[in-house]
Parts: sequence; structure tokens; C-alpha cells
Amino acid sequence: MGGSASDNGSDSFSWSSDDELDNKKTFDSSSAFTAANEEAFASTAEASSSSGPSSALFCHFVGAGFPESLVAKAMEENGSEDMDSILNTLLTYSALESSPSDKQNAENLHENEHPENERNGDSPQGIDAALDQNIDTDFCRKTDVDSDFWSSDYDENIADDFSDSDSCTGIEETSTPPSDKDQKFIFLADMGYPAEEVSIAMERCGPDSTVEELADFLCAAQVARAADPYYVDPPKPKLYSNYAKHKRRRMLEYDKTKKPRTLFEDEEPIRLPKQMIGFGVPTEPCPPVSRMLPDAALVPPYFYYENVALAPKGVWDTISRFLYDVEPEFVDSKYFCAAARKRGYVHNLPIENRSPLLPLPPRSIHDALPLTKKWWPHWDTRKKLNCLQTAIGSARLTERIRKALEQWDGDPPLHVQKYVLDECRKWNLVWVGRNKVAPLEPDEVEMLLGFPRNHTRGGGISRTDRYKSLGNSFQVDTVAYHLSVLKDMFPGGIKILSLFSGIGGAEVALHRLGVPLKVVVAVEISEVNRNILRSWWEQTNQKGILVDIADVQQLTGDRLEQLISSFGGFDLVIGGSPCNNLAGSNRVSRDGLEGKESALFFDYCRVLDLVKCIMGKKQ
DNA sequence: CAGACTATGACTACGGCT
DNA sequence: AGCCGTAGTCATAGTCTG
Repeated sequence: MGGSASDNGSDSFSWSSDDELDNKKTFDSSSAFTAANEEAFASTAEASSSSGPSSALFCHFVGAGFPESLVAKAMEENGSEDMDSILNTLLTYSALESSPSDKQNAENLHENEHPENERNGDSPQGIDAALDQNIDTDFCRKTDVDSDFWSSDYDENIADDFSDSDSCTGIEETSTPPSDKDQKFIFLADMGYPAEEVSIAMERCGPDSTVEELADFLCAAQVARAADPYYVDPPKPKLYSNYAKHKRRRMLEYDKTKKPRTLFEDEEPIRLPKQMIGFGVPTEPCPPVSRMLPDAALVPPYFYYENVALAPKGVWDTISRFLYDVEPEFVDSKYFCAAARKRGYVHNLPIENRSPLLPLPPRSIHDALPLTKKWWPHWDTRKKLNCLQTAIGSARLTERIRKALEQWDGDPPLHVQKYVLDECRKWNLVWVGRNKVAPLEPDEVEMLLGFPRNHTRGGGISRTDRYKSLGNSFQVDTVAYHLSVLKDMFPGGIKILSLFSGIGGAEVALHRLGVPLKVVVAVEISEVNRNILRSWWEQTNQKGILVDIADVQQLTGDRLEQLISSFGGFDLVIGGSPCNNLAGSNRVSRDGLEGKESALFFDYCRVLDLVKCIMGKKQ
């Protein structure tokens, strides 16, 4: 990193649009990745990874927070492929380092690598300073540990190590060995996390969760809360493994080499702009804008992240900090279509020479839904719809409105107008008859969001699910405007990793822009949505390869390495993580970024980091 | 049992006012 | 600055129904 920033700005770093893929077009382009293809795939990756020391393994350990020098040493001692032994060695080093009584031993171990730390060794700050030395500007260091890295196969080994530390913390040993769950609990408690939080984490993450996943959850939850200026910071963990220490540091302060960003000093929080036009929209006069991307963002691939703009306080600060301190671009889709959709986008795409999808979609209700014009009362002054959500107004409500209006021959009195208008705004009701309002039909929502008609129709999909899938989707014209800069960059086609792809808003946007979809790896939990995307893919006669993956947790380092190796990397990592726990409409579980679904944001970061790391190593 | 239907506020931001 | 009213928000859980 670093050096690729050019003088004139920011966004002109060079990207290799390699065509490696053309040489290995042995994949069935029209159908899903078959089992046979999967096998071929695996063997290809296996061959590549066995050709030398596992760079991914090195990356994983470094990403987990272990110093490069230690990882190299451990790999040298144990062989570059024996993950168990390497891990044990590293954990031993870490335990020595984090235990004050054994600190001297740890220093001795590190003496050769970090002689400059010798003088700092006697104070707690010395340990911090020593750890600080382990955080340099190498991007790979900042990579999250891969989730399968501590898979259940490794849990036993880790637990073995932990049982040693148990005795140090004074926890009574019993004749029966503690269960796996208890061991995890004890280890995390020993790291300093409050027992209550550990319990919650174990409940949320499930009984099969690994220690790494639990630590991830706890770190994320603490940081998300710490980002809330009104939140009182809980007692800090007394001890950290190297991994947790590093991870926490990253969460608190992503890049020490740049402008210092700590959560506890007076810093201007991200504020939503009054006019949500981001770096410009095609339909409004915009002052010329330029931006300087942080160095960490000037590394391939391009990334594009989206979520609701009106998230709880502090959420966008956290999102921005995790995405290399890139400033979010807040845009309301009301500048692109007839419905509002206030969203934040964090991306490292150029912002010059954008172009909108043509023809420009209708931007008023009357133009978008001309049949409503006949019935629209003059006192309903709405020109735009509010945000299209996942739920619709009830029939009972529209009936109440009809009855309220029928009592009056001419215009209803003001208080009735206000009642009706409030409900119409809240539920996006439109006029479909005399005194008759109704929620939008699914196909109208499709049109407003920029999808082809019937995009979500048929194939065993219920009407309720159509609303839900559409409500959770991109506004295609808005996203396409931002992605339009890719058109000239990838005339031969683009290779994208689409996380939380939903009904394929990103894919539809690129397709409508005329960017050939050479490779799409789409990760989407909902089978209904995967079917919608695949159906669209086949109907539009796509020539590229579509791989669908159900769960982002399946996107491990190994899997990513396979995919990157086979496809020659990704040009774009795009996705909007779940907003369930951020959206204002949620009255039940608006828990912020640590919420059950919205915490998947950290998986977006994890995957993006891994992609950057793996692609960086392969160059 | 899947799908349709319904009731269920809190949290922000902002403008006007004192 | 503080108060108050207005406005908007990629939703969830329980119930009903065929």
C-alpha cells in the first residue's frame, strides 16, 4: 500500500484487468456450478496451494494478530503446512508474552526480532509498545482471521491450551473435564470479557461457535457500543491474546500511521448531509467535488458497500473506520426515481465522469404511476413516495380511510386530510379510486427500484416474499450511477464478488450499464432470492459464470483462495449487509451493528480483507 | 403449514420558538 | 442552548385462514 496513490487524486490508481480467465474457460457458463465443476475447482486450488509454502496460512496467522516474525519462525519450526503445531507454538509465545510473570521469557523469545523493545519490557506500557511494533503498514497484518481457521477441528487443541490458563486464573478444577462450552467460556472470561457478555455471545453465536467467532462477536459488540458517545464503556478486558489485542486495536483505531482516530477524543462524528446527493446526482446541480482516498483504500479490488443512512448514532463512524476510513457517500434515491431511499455508500470507485442509466426513470409519482393521477386529490401534495419497505399497509387501514372520506362530499376537513395524509405517507399508499387508496403492487415496486418487470414474480415465490426481497434491495439507478465508471474500465467484462446479493441489484445495475458479467460469485442466504437471481441470469442469457453460495460463513480463506485462484481475482466486491438491526422501522431489535443480522457487516470486512490479502500476495 | 394479515414505537434529525 | 412539534424509517411477532 502506499505508493500507489497518484498526485492528482486519488482514484486513478492502476488496475489490472487480467484476462486469465479466458485461458481456462472450462466452466459451464449457463448453469450453476455443478458438482463436477466444484471438484475440478477444488483440485485446481489444491494444486496451487501445494506448490509452495501456504501464503494463505501465513496470512491467516498474521491476520490473526501474530507478528510476522513469529509466524515465520513458527512455520519454520513446524513446517509450513502443519496448522495445529504452528498454532500451538504461536499460542505458547502469546501466553508467555501476555503473562507478566513470564514476560521476561517472552522478551527473550522476541529479542532477536524486536531488540528495540528491550527497554520497554518492565511496564505494562512496554507490552503495549511491543505490541505496537507488531502493527505496521503491511495490509496483510490488518486482515481478520479466517472464520474456518479455528474450525471445530482445532477447537480441541485450543481448549487444551486454555485448560492450562484456567489453573492460572484460579478456577477450580474438577474431576470431570469441563465441557467444550465451559472451556470456551472460561477462556473468554480469562481474556477479560464480562461473564454476562460471554453468555450473550455464546447464545447469539450458537453452541457450535468457535472461540474465534465468539471473540469476534465480543469485540464487535464492545466497539459498536464504544462508538456510541452515550455509552459508558464497560470494564476493559484485563488480558488479551495477541489476536484479540490486535483485532481490538484495529477496531478502535484502524490505521495508526494516518490521522489518529480514537473513539474517546473529541472527534466530529459523521453527520448526514441535509441534501443527500453524495458526490453528485445527475438531476441536481452539484458543485465540483473531489476526494482523497486513504492509502489503505487504494488497493485492488474495488469495493462498494451499502446500508441505511438513518442508522443509530455511531454506526456510520464504525462502518467508515472498518472500511479504511473512507468517507461515506449519502444519497437519497429520490433524485433517481419517484421514491425516497436514503442510503449510505462506502466505496473506492472514482467519482468523476459518472453517467446515469438511460432513459432516466420517472421521478414523480404522477409520471411513475400515471393511472393514479385521475384519483389524486389536490390536497395530497406528495410528489415523491417515501421509502419502499418490506411491509405494506393493511386492507383494514385503507378501508378506514375510505370510510373517513366518504362522509364528505367535497374536500374533507383539515383534520381528516391530515389523518389520511399521515397514513398515506407512512404506508406509501396511492390513489386508485374515488376515496380509495391502496399499497403499491409488487410490480410497481420493481419498476420504482429499477428492476425489470416480474423480476421477482413466479417460481414459487409468494407475494409477501416479493415485498420483503424488494424492500431489502438496492435502487438500481442509484447504484448504477455510481458503478457507471466501471464501464470503460472493464469492457471485456467484470469479475465480481457479490455479498448479500439479494435479488441481484448489483448484477442488474451492471448489466443495464452494459458491463459484461464475466464472473459473479453471489452470496445470499435466502433461497428465494438465489432463485430470483439465477432465473434472471438465465433469462438474460448471461455468458459468464454464476457461482452461488448460501452463507457468507462458507466464504472461508481457503474457499476464497480457490475462487481467486480459479478466476484470477475479483474486480469488485459489492454488497449491502443486513439492515434489520439498524433500520428505524424495527421496533423489536434495533440493536445496532452488533445485532444478530447487522453484525454480518463484519463479515463483509472480513471477506474484503481476505480478498485484498490473497490478491496482494498473488501479485 | 405456508402465506396473508395486522398491530406494534423508538430513535433521529430538523425547524421554529423562547 | 434547550424545548417542542413534525416527519421519516431496507421490520418483527403474533394471529388468522384456507
